[in-house]
Amino acid sequence: MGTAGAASARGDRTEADGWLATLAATRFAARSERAIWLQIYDRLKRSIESQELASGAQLPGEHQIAAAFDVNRLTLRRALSRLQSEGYLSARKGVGVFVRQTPTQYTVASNQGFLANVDGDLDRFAVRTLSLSRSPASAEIAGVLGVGEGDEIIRLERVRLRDGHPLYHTVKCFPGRPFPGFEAAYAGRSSVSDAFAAHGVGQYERAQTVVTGGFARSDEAAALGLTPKTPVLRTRATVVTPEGRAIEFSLGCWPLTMVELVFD
Amino acid sequence: MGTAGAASARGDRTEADGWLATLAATRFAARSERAIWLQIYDRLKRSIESQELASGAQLPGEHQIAAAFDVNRLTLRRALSRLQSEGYLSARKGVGVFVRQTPTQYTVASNQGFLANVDGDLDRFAVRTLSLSRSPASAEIAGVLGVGEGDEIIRLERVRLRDGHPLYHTVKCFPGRPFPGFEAAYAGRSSVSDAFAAHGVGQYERAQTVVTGGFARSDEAAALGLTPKTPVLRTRATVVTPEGRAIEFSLGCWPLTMVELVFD
DNA sequence: CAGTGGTCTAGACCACATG
DNA sequence: ATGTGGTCTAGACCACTGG
Repeated sequence: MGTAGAASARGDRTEADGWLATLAATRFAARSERAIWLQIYDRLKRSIESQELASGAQLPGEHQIAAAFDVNRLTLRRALSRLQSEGYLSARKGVGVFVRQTPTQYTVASNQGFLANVDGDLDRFAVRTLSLSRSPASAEIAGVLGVGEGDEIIRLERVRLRDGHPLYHTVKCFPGRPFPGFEAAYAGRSSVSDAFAAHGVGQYERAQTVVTGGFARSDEAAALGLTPKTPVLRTRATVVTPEGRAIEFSLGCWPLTMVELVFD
Repeated sequence: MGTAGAASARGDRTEADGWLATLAATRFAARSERAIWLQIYDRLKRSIESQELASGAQLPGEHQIAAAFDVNRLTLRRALSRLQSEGYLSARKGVGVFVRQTPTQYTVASNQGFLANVDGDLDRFAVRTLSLSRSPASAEIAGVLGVGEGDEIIRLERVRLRDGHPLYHTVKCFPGRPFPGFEAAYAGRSSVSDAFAAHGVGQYERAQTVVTGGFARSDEAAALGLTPKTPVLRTRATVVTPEGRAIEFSLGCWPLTMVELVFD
């Protein structure tokens, strides 16, 4: 049934079950200072941070964990819920609960692209292009990019990965007219810089960056492997040429506790 | 008992009870697409945003609201919980649930102080000094301010208010040596600028600002009138003189959905 | 003291994803 | 068909706050 041995079909699960037995070995004090669900939260969090639970590993089922801790499932779920909102765990309905990447804080710079100062670790970062298409500009986008409403814009949606794990989600919009060969130039290395360079734009910088907080929409959550409605940090930036012409409008979405944004 | 009339002792409550009756008038579909707690969340949120529930108003008790909606209290609490994490509501144990200020987004600038560009609305903003004292510098603070570990620093804790409601919480540290008369100069208008000016420091600017996400500690929550553990946005900044001397290290804490930080 | 929000239990049914 | 996470109920006791 729900015993540790029965789950040995999955590699991760065998390990996780042993882990669970250890973690739940010491019971909770009946009338403790700290709420039970917070004590469970503490133990799980420590397990994740110490890599006892590896990135990507699946946890045993909620019923099983709750039974192991000898608490109600709702009590356990409070602990899981908080770990999700902090970006440690991610739950998929009908599938299971999984450990996200190690939430080491990652510092980005503001002026040039967010990856301008990673100092040789560039090969740890990859990008996955989710969509690239052209469509008419909405009023808001048109205003920011300085084009007419309804003019053609290029919309690029990507996920940036670090060590293979989603780091942040971004939607970029470019004016269509100045970049007729954007798609072809971008395709080679999935590089916006390349697409700019192919059209003679070699210099550019962030004109303004706005940081806000919010909660992940379902599409963002899916792209980042997050539970929907998880708190996130949003960036909104415009990129301009030295002459002051806007060539990019960028919307970023970062798991809340995953990043430090540095502005000099 | 729990009827609307019985609560008429409080001005807010009478109004809120009438509101509750109206809000709960239409029942929920049994097998709806959207979860019941999310439907309750929607209605409450709309009530707050439309000012039907004024800032500072106390909601009826959770038992009463749950009864009015004809749902279990736990279901209602899921709705309240989300509204708390979004900064709309604030709960105090043993007291009640209260409506926070209108969560209009507030834009701040980065370079000079956060209030440099409020454009004549300055009288809407006030500051409450929570503590002002001198103590030895920790290693971290000493490093940032360029003083020796254990050297005396000035620690200033404040809450910035907008229209009388807490907007953000800040802890500022200054080197003690260069500002012997800080307290006296600050006292007049609760102004750091005054304290600087009294010591001949007229020009200064933010050297670096770091933005991170996190969850409100209990002291921050208390200062901001937030529920503890609510997601927040944190700023960490250093202020330097034109000669590059660090004269301030500042830690800010903002309700997540309450602010836009603009960096030019 | 009475009322508040915070926690916890022992069930139950559901939608979903997978084999 | 099975197991998963998501939702919901009807209770209960607690700690805290205020009059």
